[in-house]
Amino acid sequence: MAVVATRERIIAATTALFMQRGFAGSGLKQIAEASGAPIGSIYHSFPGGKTELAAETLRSSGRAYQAIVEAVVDATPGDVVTGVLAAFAGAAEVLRATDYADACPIATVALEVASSDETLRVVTAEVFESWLDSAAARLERAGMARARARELATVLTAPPEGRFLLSRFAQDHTPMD
Amino acid sequence: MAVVATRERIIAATTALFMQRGFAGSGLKQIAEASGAPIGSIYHSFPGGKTELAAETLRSSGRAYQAIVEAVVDATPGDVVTGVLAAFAGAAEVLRATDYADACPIATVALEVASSDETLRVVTAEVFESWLDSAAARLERAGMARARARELATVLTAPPEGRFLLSRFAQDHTPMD
DNA sequence: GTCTATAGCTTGATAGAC
DNA sequence: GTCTATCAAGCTATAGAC
Repeated sequence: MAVVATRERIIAATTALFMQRGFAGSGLKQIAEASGAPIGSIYHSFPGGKTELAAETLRSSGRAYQAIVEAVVDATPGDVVTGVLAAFAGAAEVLRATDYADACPIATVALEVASSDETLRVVTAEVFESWLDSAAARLERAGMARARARELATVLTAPPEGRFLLSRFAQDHTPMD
Repeated sequence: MAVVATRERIIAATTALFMQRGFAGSGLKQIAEASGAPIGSIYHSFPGGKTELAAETLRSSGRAYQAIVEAVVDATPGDVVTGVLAAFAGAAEVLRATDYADACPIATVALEVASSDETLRVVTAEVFESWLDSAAARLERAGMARARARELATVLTAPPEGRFLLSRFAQDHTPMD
C-alpha cells in the first residue's frame, strides 16, 4: 500500500516536471522534493535510475492519455473522426485552463531523446504505436480497411500534436480551434 | 573576420546540439568542444551566457528555416499552398536523409522552455510569429483576405510540425507522406 | 580577442544507518 | 522499506594571463 503510493507519487511528480521542463531539465532532486520522497526512495522503486523512472513515466502518461481519448471517442455519437476531434477539443480546453503548461506529456521528452537516448526513444515509439493501434482499431471496427485505417489514424494524430506545439509556445488559443 | 567566424561556428554547433539533445541537455562544455572554441570565447561573444546564446541560436535557426521555405515557395509554380507543401516535402527528405536527427530546430527547445524560461519562450514565439507573417503575406499577395490568410497560415503550419514530431520518434517516414 | 584555470553549485548515483 | 550523508562528475559562470 505505502509502496504503491510512494511509487505513484514519484511518477506523478515526474510527469508534471517532464511536461514543464523536459527530461534533461528535470533533476532527481527536484523530483524527490516534488513527490515528498527522498532520492533513496526513487532508487528503491526504480533501480535503473533516471532512465527507468523516465521510461515508466512515459508509459504511464501514454496509457492515461490513451484511456482518456478512448473514453471520449467511445462516448461520442457519430463517426470515429468526430470522436477524435471531440477528444482533442477537450485537450485544447485543458491546455487553455492550465495556461498552456500541460500539453502532450510525451512530445517534449520524445524530441529530446529521439537522437540521444535509444532506450527512451524506443519507449516513446511504443507509446505512439499504441495510440495508433487504438485509433486504427476503432476505424476498422467502423468498417474501414486495415491499411487505410492505419493511414487515417496517423493523419488524424499529426495535426493536433502540431497545434499543441504551436499554441503552447505562442500561449495563444487560436491554433487549437 | 575571425570574430564573426568564431561566433558563427558557436551558433552552428549550438544549433546542431539543440536539435539532438535540446536546451537543458546541451552543455556549454559540449558546445565549446563541438565548435572548437573554448568556453571563454562563448562568454566573449555572448556575455549573457547560455540564455543569450540560446536566444541568438533560435533566431538564427528561425531566419534560416524561413529563408529556405520562402525560396522554395517562391520558386514553386502554382498557388502558395502547393509551394508550402513542396517546401515541407523537401524538409521531409532532409529528415529521412539524416536518419531523423535533423528536424525542426525550434520545436524541441520551444517545448522545453514554454513553461520554465519566459525569456526564451518569448523568442520562440517571435520566431513562430515571423513564420506566420511570412506565410500570411504570400497568401495575401495571392489575393486572400488578411484575416483568412492568417488563419490558413496557422492551419498550414501545424500539421507538418506534428508530422515532424511523429516521424522523428517513430523513425519512420510514413507520417511525412 | 583568445584561451586557461577554477570557483561554486548541482547533478545522478551509492553506501549504509535505521 | 525508508531515509541521510556523501561521492565523483557535471554544470554555468568568472577571473585573469597572454
